[in-house]
Amino acid sequence: MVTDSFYERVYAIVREVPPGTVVTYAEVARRAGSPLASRATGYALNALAWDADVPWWRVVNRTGGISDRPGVGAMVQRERLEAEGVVFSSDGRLDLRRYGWDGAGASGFGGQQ
DNA sequence: CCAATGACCGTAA
DNA sequence: GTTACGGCCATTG
Repeated sequence: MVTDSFYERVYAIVREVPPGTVVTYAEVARRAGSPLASRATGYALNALAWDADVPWWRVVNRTGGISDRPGVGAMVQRERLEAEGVVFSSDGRLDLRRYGWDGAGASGFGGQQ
């Protein structure tokens, strides 16, 4: 720890992500200060532990799906998100338009579905 | 310091 | 709609 750097910044952001909401790596990187550091963002989460104090499972790629990660398995993340109230599409993807944390929030409408 | 890696993103064909 | 390629960032060896 103590890694006072992009790392902690990403953790702080992910930690601020409310339940039932997901954010893309690009979004986190954007909030971290580097909109193009999406790669480094994944690297930071990679250093995280499955039981870290950071809801890394709320972080997904731009496709709204779960990236292929070593070890654990995307399957675990899907269950975690479902437990948060997130619903996946038949393609295994979720609507960033609705669950996307950019404040979007679910304004309630929009409707698609 | 230089080289390589990585849970990615964006654009093009 | 999918597939392919390049680029950019930060961390580690």
